[in-house]
Amino acid sequence: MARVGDEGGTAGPARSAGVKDVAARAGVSLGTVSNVLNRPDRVSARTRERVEQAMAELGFVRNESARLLRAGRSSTLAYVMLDATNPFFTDVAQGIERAAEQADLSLFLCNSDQSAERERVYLTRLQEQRVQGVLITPVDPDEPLLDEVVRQGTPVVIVDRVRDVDSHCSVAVDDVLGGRLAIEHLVDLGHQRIAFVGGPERIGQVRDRRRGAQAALADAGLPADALVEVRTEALTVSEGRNAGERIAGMPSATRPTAAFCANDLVALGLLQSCVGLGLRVPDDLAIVGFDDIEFAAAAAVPLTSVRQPRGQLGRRATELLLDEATNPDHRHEQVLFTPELVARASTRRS
Amino acid sequence: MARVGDEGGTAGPARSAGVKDVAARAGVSLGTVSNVLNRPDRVSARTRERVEQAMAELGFVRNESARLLRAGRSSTLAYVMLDATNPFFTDVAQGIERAAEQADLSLFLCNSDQSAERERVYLTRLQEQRVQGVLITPVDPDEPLLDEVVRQGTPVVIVDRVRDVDSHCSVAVDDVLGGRLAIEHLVDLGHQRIAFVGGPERIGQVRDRRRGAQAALADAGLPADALVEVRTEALTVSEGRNAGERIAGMPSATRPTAAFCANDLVALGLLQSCVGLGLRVPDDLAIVGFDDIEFAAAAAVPLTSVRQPRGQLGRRATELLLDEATNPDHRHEQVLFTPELVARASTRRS
DNA sequence: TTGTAGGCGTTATCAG
DNA sequence: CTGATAACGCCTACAA
Repeated sequence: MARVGDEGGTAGPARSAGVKDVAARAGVSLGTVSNVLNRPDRVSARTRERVEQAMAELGFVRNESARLLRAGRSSTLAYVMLDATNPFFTDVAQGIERAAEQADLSLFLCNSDQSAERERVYLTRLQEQRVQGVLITPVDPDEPLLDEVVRQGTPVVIVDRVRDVDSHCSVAVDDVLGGRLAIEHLVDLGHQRIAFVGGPERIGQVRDRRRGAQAALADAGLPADALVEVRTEALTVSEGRNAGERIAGMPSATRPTAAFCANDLVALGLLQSCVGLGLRVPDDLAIVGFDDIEFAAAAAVPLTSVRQPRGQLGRRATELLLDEATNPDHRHEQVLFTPELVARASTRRS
Repeated sequence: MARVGDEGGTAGPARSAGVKDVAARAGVSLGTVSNVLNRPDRVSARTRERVEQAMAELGFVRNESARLLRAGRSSTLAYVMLDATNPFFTDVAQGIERAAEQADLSLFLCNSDQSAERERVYLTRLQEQRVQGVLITPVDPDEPLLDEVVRQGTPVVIVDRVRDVDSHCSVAVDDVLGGRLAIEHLVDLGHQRIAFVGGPERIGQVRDRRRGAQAALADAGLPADALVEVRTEALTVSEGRNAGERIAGMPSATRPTAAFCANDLVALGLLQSCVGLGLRVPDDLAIVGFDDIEFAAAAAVPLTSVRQPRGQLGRRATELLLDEATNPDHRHEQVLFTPELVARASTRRS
């Protein structure tokens, strides 16, 4: 079968030129081309130029598959995100990207969009592509495929979740402490009846943040029923709105004077619907969110929130991943960052 | 050199088993394993099970590089995003993802983060990986590498930008019309002095949206200086805040009564700082954004915005890409969607 | 169904 | 620097 490399300089839509086409065109040996590509120093400047010119003329594009087939492992990382439309995760992704770039690795983002099935598909593909490593915020940290993947030799770091077992590195934030901070802040402001807005129960964060909230209430000497449960089906803006309607609908005598939301999306939805229904924030209802996404600060009533070091999370996770990928006596590590309360107008004392 | 496949069922951390290991373990021929993988119907149910079990036991993971080396083209798409932290683009990405999934293709997201350099790196890598095709919202639609990539045989569709030349398919929204809609709405409400908030100039959208705004003003019989330029350095929330401070600082006699922002991020920042500085929205300043991201509707003063069909953009772009990748007599197409004004409280007549 | 052979494009090695 | 050659792991085809 005919190959490429004929038709003069008038760059025809050639069907992919290979190293040997380049060699032929430059009038050098195949090995030399390879050297230009991989050890440019071993080749005289003049021949190198000739080769490079030939590459340009032919529109040579390295075939990564072939390269990889020999090399064994690619130089890309992947982050399998739980929800690409949640700014929290895109900020984490940005932290990862920066760290990856420094290590001269490319990052591919994959969006599982909360689907365990899609998550599995991505994990499998990434494995098949022999990526250097995978960062993931899993739908379920106990997903067995995660262990499978490491067993087959692809490092995996879990981001923003923790696992009891230490088969992976993980990087997360102390959610229990975060819950504490939120409630302590509200109690300091004099609130004695506080809604906890979040769900579903299966999300570990929701449980932990509530746990911290309960502990803080107890420490403050308030009864357990000072925390009013307002359940959501998901941690989304629209569920937040929904919860807001329920809260606004309560008789003002029993209505909580403050709400602690399991994340900022919920808090923003809540804020919107409460304001829309005539509640004043923070006077009638103080609101605390969680994550401190950029839109929390940018709300028309800027939102008090528990800040997670989003970029840091990504950066540290990447460091752990790279260590696992390159350091033969790597030890798994569970990093826990400390959250921080950022007070804004949504809880301002009036 | 010794290979794998010994040590009993107790899944040791084997160093990657290949098809022939599987064949040996299952006691079948290599060809049969390959058939199980690629044409399961050609193999009896019983042998197939045996093979599948062997795969499971050995933790066999297909080597995509080898597969690809033969196949020529992978079954993944990539979307090179301009800014992964802008919800507009993540919504577009979601549309792409859905369409890709239907076609049984995986999608990798790459974030150029407005850097032409990073964009180039990604494009090159994707080409090297022989992806089926690339969707991209480019930093600069005239980037020559884009043409290079198509010439080498990788289909490219441009998303949310247009190019004069028709060397690619593209999908975008009529920004000039969008600008018109925004201004017509404000003029209908009686505004006669309107700020246009956006920049930098090099962004095509900014120019087009302003152009539409100017045209609408002219049609309404208002003088050109009814549109007050408020420049930003970027289309971000913080630049929006900045612009807000400048507007709020104007003497109320000459201050515009309304602002049309080049996107929602700017609008949200503007909204926040104006409210913070004591301006009432919409009474003292009406605000219109562009994109209609979810957070626009969720603002405490819900934002009027020019909606782009974000998911549709992604979906249509993917369809074009697939056509280009598979249909031999594909014709490039420039799709232009029609935007739509969504009126909310930030322009409500008081 | 079985074996086996050849090739995908790149890299590495080794003697000249 | 050349030229030749052997991997890398998988897929297809072909003859049994």
